[in-house]
Amino acid sequence: MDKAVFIRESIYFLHRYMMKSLQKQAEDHGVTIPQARVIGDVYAHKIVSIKQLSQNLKMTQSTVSDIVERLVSKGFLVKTANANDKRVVDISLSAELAEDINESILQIANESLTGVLNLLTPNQQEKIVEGMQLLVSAVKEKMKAEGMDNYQFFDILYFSNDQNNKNRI
Amino acid sequence: MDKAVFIRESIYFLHRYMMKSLQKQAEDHGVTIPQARVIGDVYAHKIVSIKQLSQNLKMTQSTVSDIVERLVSKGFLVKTANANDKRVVDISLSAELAEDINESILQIANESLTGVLNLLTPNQQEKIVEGMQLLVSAVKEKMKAEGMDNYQFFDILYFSNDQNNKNRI
DNA sequence: ATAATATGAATCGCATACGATGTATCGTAT
DNA sequence: ATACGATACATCGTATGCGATTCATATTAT
Repeated sequence: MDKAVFIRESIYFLHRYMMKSLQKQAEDHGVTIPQARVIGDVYAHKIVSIKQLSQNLKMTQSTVSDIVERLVSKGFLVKTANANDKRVVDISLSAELAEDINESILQIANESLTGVLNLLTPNQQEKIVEGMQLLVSAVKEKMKAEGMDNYQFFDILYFSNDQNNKNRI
Repeated sequence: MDKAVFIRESIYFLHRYMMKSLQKQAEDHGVTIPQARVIGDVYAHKIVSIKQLSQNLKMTQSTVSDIVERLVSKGFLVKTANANDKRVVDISLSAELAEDINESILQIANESLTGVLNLLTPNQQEKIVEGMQLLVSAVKEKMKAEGMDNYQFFDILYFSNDQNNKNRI
């Protein structure tokens, strides 16, 4: 079978598995995966802007805006106008959520894949990581060659320069 | 960095790259990637039902139904009632599309990733494939363990038993 | 033969996801 | 001081993607 086909289908498959499996866990908390990711990032930074969230989570500003809006209406997040720059909206956890912020809600995103990796030997895990690194590097190279404008897009996987980012989902 | 985190983010990244990059190519033909996938499968089978498409492309029946509907309204596909079973809808290429069905529209999905792989040595490509196989196998095992009901879901990457499936996008 | 059940598809509601556009605000150049 | 461009965000339109429900048609059981 063609390698490209296999790889493409694999990525499709893995992505779908992640979304599906993680969602099943997340819905116990009444949130979706993207919502959990946003909450995790807000939790890690205490206060963030839409712009920052967009960069941290590698989603467009409009998508983040939508998700935040739903989380606000659910009472999980709070929006306040930024004093220094009225264009900016400060996003933080709501009082209730901040109180009993559940560690589980923050780790939803990793549990499932960790379980998968536990089925494999460290050696096999290493192979997967290596292959993944090769592919990601090649894709980045291709993107650069094609002049894919979104430079922020490149930052993914590097967790940027932000040290507070460790708790990010 | 945690392996699980790296892998999860990588899959996210790769999936996004595929969708974004492929879409750029596809929109020259006035279709999206999922639409191209549907057209490819219809092209390969000449006549298919929603159910079959759903199984071949690993999307839910409702999603396929929506996409087919858009392609019909664009004049790319045609729906006809099945004679043997009135519940079934036969889907085929429209006359115009069938005439000048562009090979390019069928290969949209692979071009991009092929370009990426060309940046790598055969040896590196093999590593990626191996790692991917390991991960996919592990995920399938996990799914089985968790009793993820969708058995059809498992078939992905196997291209089923259908020999006509070779041209599938 | 009729009732109960199963199946194929359409539809609805919701949640991403993105580009394009509009609006308010900020900085800066003139 | 004003005008212009840049920035941050919201909003709209469109396209997935999925589960739940509905509807018509088949199939099966009684």
